[in-house]
Amino acid sequence: MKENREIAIDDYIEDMANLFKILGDTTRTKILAVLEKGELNVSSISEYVGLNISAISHQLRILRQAKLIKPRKVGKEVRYSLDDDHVSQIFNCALSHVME
Amino acid sequence: MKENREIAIDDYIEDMANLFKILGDTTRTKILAVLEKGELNVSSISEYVGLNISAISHQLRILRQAKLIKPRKVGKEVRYSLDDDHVSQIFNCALSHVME
DNA sequence: ATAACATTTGAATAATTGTTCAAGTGTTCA
DNA sequence: TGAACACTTGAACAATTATTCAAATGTTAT
Repeated sequence: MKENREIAIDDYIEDMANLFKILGDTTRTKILAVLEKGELNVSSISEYVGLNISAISHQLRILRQAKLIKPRKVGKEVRYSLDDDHVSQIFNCALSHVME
Repeated sequence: MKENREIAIDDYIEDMANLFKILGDTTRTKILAVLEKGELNVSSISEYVGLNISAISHQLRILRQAKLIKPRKVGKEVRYSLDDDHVSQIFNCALSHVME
């Protein structure tokens, strides 16, 4: 059992590092944190995070490509939400370490 | 309860992003993955990861400062091991997302 | 059609960072 | 004392990347 998990880690190290690289930016982390509370359009995210819409949009693309968030078009808005619950789980694990 | 967790996230976003930033490098991820199997000295880590000792040492310092690994002097060697089990937990969470 | 709004995109700049090389500690053993 | 070994450190270089600004796309309403 333990062996299997270790083999899996070896096979996916690169992918994991890429995931962490994406999470390892304050702007993106803030975006994910605010999306944990619910779906939001781009301007709202921009206000919450305190960065102009262009910068936010660039980061949203990265998060989208990593399948961490998903867009939903509503009129001329685009509303984003978390793509799955792995983000919340990872955040919790990280919190345990950071808060200690 | 949920509220408390969200407040905590907001307070620690910067720290979390910093933690992820550290995990978000292939070399460092490889080091942590190999240390999951047990304590190792610097040259062994260097061999496993396939990078020269100097580069490894630089990265070990970063991991040390983040309290992710701890050193133990044995003669003229320095052996490193994981500092706590949060790393394993975070790896597992990340694996779930990456393997899906 | 045109104007106004919401978001995306591309290019450019500035800053951060991983790796290498060379030199520097510190420890063991002859 | 001195050579050999294990590791650390600092400077330098190359590469990646976050942000800004300006222009472009697409949608709604007049």
